[in-house]
Amino acid sequence: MATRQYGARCVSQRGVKAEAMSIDPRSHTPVYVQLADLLRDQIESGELPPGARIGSEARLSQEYGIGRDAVRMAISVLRSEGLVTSSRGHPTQVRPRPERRLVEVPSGCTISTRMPNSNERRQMDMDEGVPVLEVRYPDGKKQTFPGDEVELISP
Amino acid sequence: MATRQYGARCVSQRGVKAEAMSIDPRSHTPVYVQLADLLRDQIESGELPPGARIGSEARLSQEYGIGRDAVRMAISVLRSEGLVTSSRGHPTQVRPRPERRLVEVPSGCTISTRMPNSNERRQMDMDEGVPVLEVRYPDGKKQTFPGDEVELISP
DNA sequence: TTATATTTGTCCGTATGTATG
DNA sequence: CCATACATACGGACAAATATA
Repeated sequence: MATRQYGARCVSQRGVKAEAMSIDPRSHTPVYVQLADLLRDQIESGELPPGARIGSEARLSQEYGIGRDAVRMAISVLRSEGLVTSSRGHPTQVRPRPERRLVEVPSGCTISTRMPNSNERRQMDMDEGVPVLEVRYPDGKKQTFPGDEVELISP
Repeated sequence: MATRQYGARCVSQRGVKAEAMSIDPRSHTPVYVQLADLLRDQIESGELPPGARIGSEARLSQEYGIGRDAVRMAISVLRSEGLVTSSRGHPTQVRPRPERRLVEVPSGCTISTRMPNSNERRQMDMDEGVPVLEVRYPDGKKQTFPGDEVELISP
């Protein structure tokens, strides 16, 4: 009798906006991942432009018929991808992307990327969800750049 | 009288493992950040090697005398940094890092990094918290590489 | 193979702090 | 001062997926 145990909940969703229906609690994909995917699409398509508010947690929770935990985790995912910023007292907003400046790398460098830890983020004044570019020069020295402010160009 | 308002709680921590004492609920640093920092240190030092289980949420909650919420948030931070993997039914483990292969980029390319969306992650079979490297060639074509598998080298 | 235990996912409730309007 | 909104933090409960005996 494990089947259709969410049936009643689905029926109770009448009155919820059409877009809310695209979240399926029976899916194998966690609800919070589904909401993150939805919001990410709206951000990347420009439907939610930089600076726009994505809606309060309570509103999203009600609109999509999911719990507060799921909404918070979805927002946490988007923050960890650098797509939104949220802080105490502020509505969660689509993060404006800074212009990238060009940095020329010399010959024979290796270039890699990774996520910074919280110390590095503080030191470089970076938002959550922004990777770093790491350039290792032929002499062994390393240099680290914020990934949303820098674009490298090969010689 | 805001001082020592958690005094009683400290006394009540007798019986908790010594390492647990390194989490201070009175600190301005959130508890979940402190736990994330602790676990990150253990991962980066090799004390928790790739593939190792970091301990269940319930266990960490009990061991450090903090709530499950804080534990989950700490794990979420580490996941977004590409340090651990977790999913339903599986114990949370330290993410194994694959060997990086060298890819030579031609002259005049621009190289940038960003977080992939979930579609890209699925297509490239990438874990959460792993950025991508994006190479734009002089002819305008783009190529995207998983950031933990590829290291670029300038010509 | 089946059954049980473990672990993470999700929901809910409550409370306090911080920041904005 | 008050209302709103998010951040942090605790607690309980159950579901779903996997691990293990």
